[in-house]
Amino acid sequence: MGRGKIVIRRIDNSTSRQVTFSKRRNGIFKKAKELAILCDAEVGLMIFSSTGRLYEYTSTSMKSVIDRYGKAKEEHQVVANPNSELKVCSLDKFPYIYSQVFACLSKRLALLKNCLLRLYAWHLMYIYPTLKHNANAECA
Amino acid sequence: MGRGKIVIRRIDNSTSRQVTFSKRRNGIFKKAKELAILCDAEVGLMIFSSTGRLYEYTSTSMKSVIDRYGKAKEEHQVVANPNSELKVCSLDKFPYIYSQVFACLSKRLALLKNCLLRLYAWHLMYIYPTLKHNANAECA
DNA sequence: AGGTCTATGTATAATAG
DNA sequence: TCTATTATACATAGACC
Repeated sequence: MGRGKIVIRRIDNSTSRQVTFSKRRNGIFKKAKELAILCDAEVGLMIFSSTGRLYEYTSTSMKSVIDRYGKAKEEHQVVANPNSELKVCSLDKFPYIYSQVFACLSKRLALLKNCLLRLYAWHLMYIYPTLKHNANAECA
Repeated sequence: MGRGKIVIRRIDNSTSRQVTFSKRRNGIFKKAKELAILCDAEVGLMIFSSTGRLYEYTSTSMKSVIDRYGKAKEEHQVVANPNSELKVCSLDKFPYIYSQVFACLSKRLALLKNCLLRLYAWHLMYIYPTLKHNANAECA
């Protein structure tokens, strides 16, 4: 779509690669906007240039898009069961489910903390008074 | 770009909205691929149709793109300090930094667990034998 | 709901400033 | 580098299967 036909392969010349990047980036952002409006779609687009700079477009918010993406993916994946024994190995593959696993870990952490505190309190109340020697537990 | 010019507003007729969605979705995916190849860019594109279905394209992997997005954003944001006192309030705004907070929580959980186990072991070894009455701690 | 056709609108490669 | 121009290639609206 221009004066000459081009083949789709990496543009070697960095200057024209940069120029083409600017033009096509604008083009694809426009297309993304149009798609979102015309078709009532939620769109999230992230682009990293070859120089590493981030360009983004989203019809709503990237948080919303990424969260929704994670949710949509979970439906097709076996997700770490929040009630199972800390099975978080699938995280490597699906970082977008962090939100759920975070909630799970957070809960477990709270439970463990609570448990530890109760044990410690109980210890202070019932055990410590009966002890004459120092407990060298490092936990505070 | 077709037989007639159109204005960019939501297409009311759901059938033609669906048809336009299919066509333009293919179009934007093609553009995204071309951009990635021509300009050596990393691209991630997520689209949810008005019926809620997910369509995605990425030149690498969505995990990579989302992680990189999170990292790029963090540079411009104050992130929960992993060493601070469980300060995860910023998560609501930036879900893409879950990976870091997860690592942090994971570490804390492991520490707490270890602490709890040591305390429990110490308890079993030094305290339990000296107790004649039952400890009604609910933790296992 | 997907594929084909084709006239026409758009995007953009090449070029110049 | 950035901006403007323009000839061309491409995308797609509308139509019909």
